[in-house]
Amino acid sequence: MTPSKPTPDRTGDPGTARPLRADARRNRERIIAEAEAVFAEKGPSASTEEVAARAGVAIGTVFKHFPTKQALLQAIMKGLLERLHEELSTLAADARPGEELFAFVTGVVEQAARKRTVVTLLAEIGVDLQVAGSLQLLRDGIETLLVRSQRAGTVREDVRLDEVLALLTGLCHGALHAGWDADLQRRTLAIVFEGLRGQPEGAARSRGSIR
Amino acid sequence: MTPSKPTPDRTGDPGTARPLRADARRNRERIIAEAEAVFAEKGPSASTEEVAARAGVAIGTVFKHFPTKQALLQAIMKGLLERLHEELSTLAADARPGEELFAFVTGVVEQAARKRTVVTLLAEIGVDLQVAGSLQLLRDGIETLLVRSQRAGTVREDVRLDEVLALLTGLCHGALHAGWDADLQRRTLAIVFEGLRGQPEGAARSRGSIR
Amino acid sequence: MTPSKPTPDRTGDPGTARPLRADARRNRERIIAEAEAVFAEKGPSASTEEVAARAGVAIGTVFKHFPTKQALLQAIMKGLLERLHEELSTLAADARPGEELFAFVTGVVEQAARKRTVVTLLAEIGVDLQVAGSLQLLRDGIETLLVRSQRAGTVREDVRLDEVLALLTGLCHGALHAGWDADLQRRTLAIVFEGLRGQPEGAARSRGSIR
Amino acid sequence: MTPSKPTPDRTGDPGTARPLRADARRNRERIIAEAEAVFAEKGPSASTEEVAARAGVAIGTVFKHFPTKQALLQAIMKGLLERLHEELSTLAADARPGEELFAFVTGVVEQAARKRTVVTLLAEIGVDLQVAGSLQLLRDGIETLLVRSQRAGTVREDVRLDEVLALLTGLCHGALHAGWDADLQRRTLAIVFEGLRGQPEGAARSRGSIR
DNA sequence: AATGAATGAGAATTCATTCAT
DNA sequence: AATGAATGAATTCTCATTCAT
Repeated sequence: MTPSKPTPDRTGDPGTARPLRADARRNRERIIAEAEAVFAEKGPSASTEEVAARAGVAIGTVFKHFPTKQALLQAIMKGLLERLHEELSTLAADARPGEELFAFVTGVVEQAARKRTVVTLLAEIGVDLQVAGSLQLLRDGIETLLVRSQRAGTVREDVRLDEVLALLTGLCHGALHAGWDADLQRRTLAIVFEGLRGQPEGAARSRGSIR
Repeated sequence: MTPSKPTPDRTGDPGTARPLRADARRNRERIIAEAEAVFAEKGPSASTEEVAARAGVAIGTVFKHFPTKQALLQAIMKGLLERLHEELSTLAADARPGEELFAFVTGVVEQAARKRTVVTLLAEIGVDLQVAGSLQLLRDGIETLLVRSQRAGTVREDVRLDEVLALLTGLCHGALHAGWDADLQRRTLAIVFEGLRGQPEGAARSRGSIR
Repeated sequence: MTPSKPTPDRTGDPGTARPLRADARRNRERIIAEAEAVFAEKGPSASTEEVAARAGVAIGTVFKHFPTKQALLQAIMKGLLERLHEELSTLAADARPGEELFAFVTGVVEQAARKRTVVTLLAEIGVDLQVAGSLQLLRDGIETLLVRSQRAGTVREDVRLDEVLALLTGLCHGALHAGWDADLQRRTLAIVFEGLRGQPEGAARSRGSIR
Repeated sequence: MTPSKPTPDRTGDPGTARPLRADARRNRERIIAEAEAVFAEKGPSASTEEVAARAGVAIGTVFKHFPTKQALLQAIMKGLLERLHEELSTLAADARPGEELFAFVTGVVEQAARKRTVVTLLAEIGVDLQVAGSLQLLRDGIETLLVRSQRAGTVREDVRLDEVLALLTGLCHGALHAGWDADLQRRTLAIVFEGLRGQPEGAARSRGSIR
């Protein structure tokens, strides 16, 4: 009858509601941080209880902030997406012309080798998930890098965004699950970059060796 | 306690013990087959109970053959490895000279897009797991393909087995989790193969476009 | 421990303590009102949290006024009892002579078909509960109606208060849980009233049909 | 893929599947029996854990037999319905002509005073629930009694099944929740029966008092 | 060997209640 | 007085594993 407060949504997204009290925000962040760590280590089947314990809060607190395990997982993703997107902006400015895409991919794969979640995330690009908004941002960002690199002649013209995302996803999964070390990472990426690069006929070709 | 009962090994590997009765072997195979299907569909967290049901046996029977869920999972892997290895031998004989590695990778990735387990398996290559024996066989087989392709000048000299495995793993994970369709698979592999191929300066280079 | 803090009674009854501040009283009433609605809809297992939300106050406020869910439930009952009692007085004055009891029962059952709480309440009449005081008032009121109806010859002499209460309770439960529609309600009550009425030998008897 | 065994239904109804092993059936019955007792005492919000404890089995066993708490509740109901229906048949044969309906109602209300579940059940008559089948049987049985009593002239012609069920439901709720003692039960039923009986003009009418 | 019933340790989630702000 | 964050016990349900039949 009295609709006063709408049933709380099941996403755990504070959205634009009211700003959380300082202590609540601290806890929320603590929980996300630890959750990220826990799920990174043990995969998404790790128990919410453990997240709570590591964050130093009671189980109820976790569920107050994220009414569902799914919601917690999604919150983590959203955070990740945002961080990736920031990184994207920085790169667009800083990287050597034409090398932006490579720099970005390298960076992401490096992280993936440590964080299980990055991988799970990447797998969702191209798919849906309720995180749609930030997801599109990321796609857009990557596309910018791609186009820029192609303009600089560093990446073949016929490469499309889809393939780049596919490669990124695959490489991250690999880096994570197979635990590539820094060297293997570098060598593997080199091969892929070579494939993306296309052949400037002359110079680059004569290196003869993958560094 | 009962000294006459030999401690069952926890691997579920019948090894060289006594040859299973005919019906027992039939059951064992049926279980593995269905387990493969179930885990492929629902991931490794699918329930053993379901495997039993689909195989048409009682849960006890599954645990008789594989004293642990882990053991069942490992048995599946071993089977996979063996099949991959066979495929390898065939390819070594059948593929166009120099294209063996590509053919193999293509084949495996194709399967991965369907079968969750292939991927999980590949992630373990280079890592340990008790399946070491067959694993080495697979590595060896892939190495053969690699060398052969390099001799034919189709794959760059400086590419090493490790990178090939890394790429294979990554590509499979990607194909599986991101659900690549046939076209995306082809385009993505094309890029990677281009990277592996290196540029024999002339001919191959002039294609200009990824098909 | 802190000797200055008087042990709060667990009834939530402000009693004769200090008169609540105006806004506090407003809140108290708002809470009771919404609680009634919520429990009516979802039964007594509805969450206190929801009551708070609908009343537009924080959960703490609810527990400030009613230190226990039980206390809240009891407060609702007390309110109900009081309202019923008022209705009783009105009826005593307004109804056609001899029909007061029937009018009252009809009214209560009608409400019950909608409000879960009325029922729960009625079930407690004759039983205990800390609401004893108002409860007695209600019994008294109903007794007055009964006696009056008996004097008018509309209700048999040998019917006692206990049976009336029993019937009332039963009918309300029925009306509520089985969701009687208006027609079924009328027909069912007609039978019961017939039973209460007894047969003044002549006149009334000849109707032959329940309306 | 292999449909071998259909996903187990969520009703916990062994149906016509395979006959349970002797020990399993023993447990199943034990569980239902104790569940009936527990829910009778504490209402349907009593914990499944307690049922398990009282039945002397592990919690998993309860859920194996009844995959849902709902399923357990329904199984209890079905049992009750069957018992009621048997009772119905007996009565049809044994009761004094014309008194069958009264005898049945009396019997059911008597039980209700003890068993919470009977009440909950009755509330469902006329409503749905998946127990439809047995439910219809019960309705039919009661209708038979009604008709028979009407033929004997003991129950008014214009009384319909709906009202009988409504009264039965209401009386049971009352008997249960208000804890009527034997005497109150008798007196209350007497009033209702009087209402159902209608007035044989002469004899019965002159009793003047409800016994 | 096979069966399938029983076990019981989790896991996710809810909710009355407390208490610092 | 009010707020609303935190607590943690309790509840339903799942599943790997054991063991009597």
